[in-house]
Amino acid sequence: MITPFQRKVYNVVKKIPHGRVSTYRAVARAIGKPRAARAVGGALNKNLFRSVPCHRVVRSDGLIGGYARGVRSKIGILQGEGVEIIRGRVDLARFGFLWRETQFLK
DNA sequence: CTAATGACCATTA
DNA sequence: ATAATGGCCATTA
Repeated sequence: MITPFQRKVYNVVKKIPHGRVSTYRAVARAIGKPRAARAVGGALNKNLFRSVPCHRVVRSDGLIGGYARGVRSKIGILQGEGVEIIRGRVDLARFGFLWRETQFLK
């Protein structure tokens, strides 16, 4: 079953362009639930739709985060899309889509 | 109903 | 830099 919360999450993630990434935190904000980053991860964990590129969602600090089919796979797909991953981290200032708010001050 | 579970996050040591 | 901690919240048992 697909919950209303999942539907909102998927509708946002669907908009992340090829070769860019967003964050769990940013997606949470985008659906009006700024503190639900963890729940967003839970929703993406159950994603089945191929139209929802959940591999393009990473942690708010740029670390890769998890992936249902293995983090190795997630990394490979992202690199295949041209996203650079340095020491297990992506530079959100370069590849981030819809993420602005907190982390760019660090 | 309550309790446990994470593809998370910020803070602290 | 890493590790532990407490908080967060939708979902599931």
